[in-house]
Amino acid sequence: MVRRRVEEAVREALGRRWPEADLAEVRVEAARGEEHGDFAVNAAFVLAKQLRVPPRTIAGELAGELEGNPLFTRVETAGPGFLNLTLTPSAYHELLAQILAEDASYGRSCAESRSRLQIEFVSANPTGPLNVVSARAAAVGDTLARLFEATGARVEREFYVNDHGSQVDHLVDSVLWHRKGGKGTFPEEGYRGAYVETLARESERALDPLFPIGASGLDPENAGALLAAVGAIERGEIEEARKAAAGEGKPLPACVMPETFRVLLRAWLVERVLRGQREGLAAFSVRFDRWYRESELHASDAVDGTLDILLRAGDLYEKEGARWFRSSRYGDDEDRVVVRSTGQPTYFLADIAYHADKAARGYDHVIDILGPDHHGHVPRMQAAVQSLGKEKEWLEILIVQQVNLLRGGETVKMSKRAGEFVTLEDLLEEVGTDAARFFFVMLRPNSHLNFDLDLAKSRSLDNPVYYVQYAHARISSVFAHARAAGVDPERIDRAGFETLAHETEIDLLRLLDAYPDTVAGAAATREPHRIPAYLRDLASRFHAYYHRAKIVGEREEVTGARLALARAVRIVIRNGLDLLGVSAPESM
RNA sequence: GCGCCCGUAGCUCAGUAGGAUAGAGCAACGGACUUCUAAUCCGUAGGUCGCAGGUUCGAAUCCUGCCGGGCGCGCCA
Repeated sequence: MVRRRVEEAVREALGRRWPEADLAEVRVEAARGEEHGDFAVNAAFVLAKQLRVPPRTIAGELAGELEGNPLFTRVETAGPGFLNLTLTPSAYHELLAQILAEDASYGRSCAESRSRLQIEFVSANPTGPLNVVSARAAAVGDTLARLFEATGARVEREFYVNDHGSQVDHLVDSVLWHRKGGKGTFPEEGYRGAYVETLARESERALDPLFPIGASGLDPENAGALLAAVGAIERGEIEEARKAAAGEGKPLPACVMPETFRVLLRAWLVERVLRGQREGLAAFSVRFDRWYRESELHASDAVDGTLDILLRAGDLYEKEGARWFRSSRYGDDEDRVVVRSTGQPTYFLADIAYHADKAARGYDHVIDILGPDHHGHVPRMQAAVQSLGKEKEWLEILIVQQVNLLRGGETVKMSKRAGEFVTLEDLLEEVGTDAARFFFVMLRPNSHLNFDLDLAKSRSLDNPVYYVQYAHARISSVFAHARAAGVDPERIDRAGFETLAHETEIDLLRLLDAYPDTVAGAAATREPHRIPAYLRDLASRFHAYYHRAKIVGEREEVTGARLALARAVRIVIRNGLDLLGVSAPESM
């Protein structure tokens, strides 16, 4: 990397001239305009404070130190104390060779190779298809995970399944209502939407032949053995289901009590809905290392164990028949109930137990990505991890803001209450994975996203996804043209690189040089949108270059050098798109 | 009422973890196809960075207060 070489040269010069100075804040950054050279150095301002010397004086002396260095063709001070450095083109020619050699690993680093981190995202309730906010969280979370991997971290992706709480019961009530012919009043907190009725019909086909309902039959206390069968039923393995349900050679019960059936239906629904979510996410190129179920926590003694931890920390007390977590001690507005007066643990307690489990697994850092409606949970969760004995910073919570879908310039009306919403599957069908992922990551996660469906699916110059992909396809096409002309586009002739001297060529190389910093910065600031922004910029500069310069058909060494430059651009576009989970097509 | 997020060109958004003259795309206007993909490029025009203070060599960026928009404030999840 050119910038790093410059930074080393600057630090070396500073250390020689002012050995006592603290250089931690010294930065070498890409210069803004042409007239400022390639890189700007802020050292004079940093040292001015420490040494109590005017910045211009320091800048002048530093310039003197650097002047003999063959890396620079121009060293000059400017403004209140900036130092502007212009690089010799051959530094960029070396960069070009480096990019071609590193290929798919260009932009990756091992800066975070010692850290093991976990990122939890989506974590939607298993009560229906994923909506567009979940889709955005999926795209952002997965891209962040890829960014962390690119900086060398070991990353685990996890989806927390709230399969235990009341929300699933509301879905069960809603499905039962449809199974009974949709008569009577609809469950008060029930789930609406066409998919609920579809689930009801499916459940009839899957469960009813195996588990006829009778007034007297297998009671819920003995339903446990049957639960094992539910997963098999959901996978369509009926014979497996029969074996599992019967258990150890026993015959299937002739019928099950309605309460038992409800338990089975509930388990089946969770499996069925989860399968839908998993398939949707897989189609979206998002895969999780683990699907962690809340019910696992309840099945073990993890939840009670967590109460003990809170108790020992002195953060648990009783009031009005309930047990409370003293989250206010750690900055939350008020304390929170963890065990209801009914004796039932709250969702929050299970969530604490879940994070206690994460802590026990030894991650250096964990990240939760939450939707906009959950930002109120941040203080209480950070209180919880502190009570568990972790630093507040150990848990980082990112909020992904809402998504406003636009079609024909109008907001697409959605109503969660009425079950009318655009699902991840709908979105993929309409605009495809590439456009959806690119658009979701294009904006800062923190800002509301206006997702223009018409633009996302348009195969036009306005569509940023196509714009970037087109640059990749165009280079591939140039390569095909080169081969047809008898030129090997993969051949590297470093001597020919010297012909890359035009400003547009150095500009492109400068931008390619910034790619590793862009990746590292996007990861460090949790701002994945910097990658699409960078790619649009790179594609734009390549398109301009393409129009200006002929690649194939020039003198052999010129064509060779330009092909090498184009190949480096293609490598970076491909690597960048890969971070976004977007394909890099050879032709369009 | 309290808390979180957002206010930058007509629209959608950047602004590289305080830096130099605030940038793109779209929309508008004017140009470029005997040429490796015109799904592209070149140019013109467009701003009181919501408002007011403060911090310092320097603020769109940090702090405080206000204004405007979104969301949240259950012994639901």
